[in-house]
Amino acid sequence: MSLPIVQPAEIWQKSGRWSVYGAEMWRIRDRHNREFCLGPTHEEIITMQIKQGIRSYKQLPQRPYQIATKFRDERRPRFGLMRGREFMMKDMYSFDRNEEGLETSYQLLYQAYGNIFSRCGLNFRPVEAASGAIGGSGSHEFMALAESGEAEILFCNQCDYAASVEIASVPVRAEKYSGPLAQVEIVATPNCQTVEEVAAFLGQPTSQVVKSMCYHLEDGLALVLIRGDRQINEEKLSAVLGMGELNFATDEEMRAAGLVPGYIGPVGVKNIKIIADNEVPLVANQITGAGQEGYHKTGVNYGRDYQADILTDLRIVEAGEQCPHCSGTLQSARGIEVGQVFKLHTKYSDALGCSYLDENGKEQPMVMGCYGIGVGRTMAAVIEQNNDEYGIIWPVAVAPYEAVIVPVNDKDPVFTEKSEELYQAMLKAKIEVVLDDRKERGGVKFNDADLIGYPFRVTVGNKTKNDGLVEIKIRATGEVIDLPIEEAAAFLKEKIAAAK
RNA sequence: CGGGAUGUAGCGCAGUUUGGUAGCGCACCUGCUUUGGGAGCAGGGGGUCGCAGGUUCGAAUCCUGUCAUCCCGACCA
Repeated sequence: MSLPIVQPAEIWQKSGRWSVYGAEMWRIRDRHNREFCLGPTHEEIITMQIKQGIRSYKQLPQRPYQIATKFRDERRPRFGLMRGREFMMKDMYSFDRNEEGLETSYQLLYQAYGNIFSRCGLNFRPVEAASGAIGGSGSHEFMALAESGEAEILFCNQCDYAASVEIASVPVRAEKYSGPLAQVEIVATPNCQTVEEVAAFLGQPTSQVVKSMCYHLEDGLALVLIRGDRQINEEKLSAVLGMGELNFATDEEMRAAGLVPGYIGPVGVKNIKIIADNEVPLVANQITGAGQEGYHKTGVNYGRDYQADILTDLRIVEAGEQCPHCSGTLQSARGIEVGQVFKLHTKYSDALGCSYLDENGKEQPMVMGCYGIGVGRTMAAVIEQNNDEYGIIWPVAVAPYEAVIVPVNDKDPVFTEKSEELYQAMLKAKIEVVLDDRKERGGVKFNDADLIGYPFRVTVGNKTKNDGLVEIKIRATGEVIDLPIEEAAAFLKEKIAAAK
């Protein structure tokens, strides 16, 4: 299919994403001042499309796909093809009758994606992932392992647990404190604003401090609490808050709400939603901001002195922690996210009224999934993992051309003629081949062939003229094979098929 | 959004500290030679220094503003 890039605001408002998607969505207006966006993804549009065309359970499942340009006003585009504001994506959507159908589609696509990335020659790993702005529940990302990757993944050294750091979660393991509870005291902490400074000043570990961070909500502020030695996982927090994009409250906003920046604490705050990480109640005799310039409170205890409105998992899990599934230890690696699969369930079909009639003539919402591959980014990842000092080493399956013919020069007409003959023979054999007939010296062409990374190079030169031989060089291994020119096409055809 | 850097010939850069109207490599043009791993020699063309304003006898160079690009960070109150 080819779905529209320019999409009306209306369907995004219906799905609720017009507000959730935030600044990343490229919004435009037409001459009548009506709102549109440049599609960052296509769930809404495809759902409307299917809604109009599919009525019966007999027509399900449907799994349409397209390869198209997406637009996202990225907060920081970088590294060329890795993260651009405009990029090519292969996106597929599945529409099934029920959850079992979705499960089947999801497994099929999960398998297919693994096959695709394997054929691309990638060293990758599927990991449990957050579904972010796409929504739904249940998602996996396919991570090409690379130091330059922007994403961090955690995986167990014993079992097969692997997850994006955005979603990785481990059970709360801290012991419940059963000693005496201290009384709240207000202590002067001059010039101590950061957790490290306060902890050092009071001679306590940072895990005794409870950090309070103030975020901006659509209406008002939220105070987010976490143990001093932990870090907030904004992906988890934004899911809890239902906000696509998180922003800290400004100093002015905090002051207006009666908070003192740098010395915020949860005790005694009013009209502000308090959201605490699961570990917070387990810290006995906490150190928190005192709500006044230059002071902190000690001996603060959860439950007695304050209470959170929401208690949930908010923290980033770090390498070295225990695996949530076994007794193994989590290790971390960096990866390039080349693909992701999501179970959307009925999020969009409910919102947009995409339903079908079942065997009993009863209306049912379609159960959806969606599946994306970053095409340009995948190519970038392939190159990242397949190169040497001379250039790219394309895996055959994704090489722009499978082979190049290099006539060593164009002075002797024999080279040109033989090259053209071979070129025709290879085309006939359905080999994707380039004839490098530029007026360049052999050395230039050889170096360019290495740089561009054709898997196979065929040289037509003196050996061809004198003995009827061509030289085939395999880019990946450097192996060189001489054989009669008549046999070259068949030989390569076989090699290419084997490599695919 | 915060921080840092850069904008000079088609491309990559030097020159800016100590103002005196621009230089190198590659590419390009001409000729001769060379031709299986980025050719050699000789000759030649091309820029007003991101943009705007200011200081000065004189600005790529100093000052102010502005635009663009790239890099780093994005939290912990």
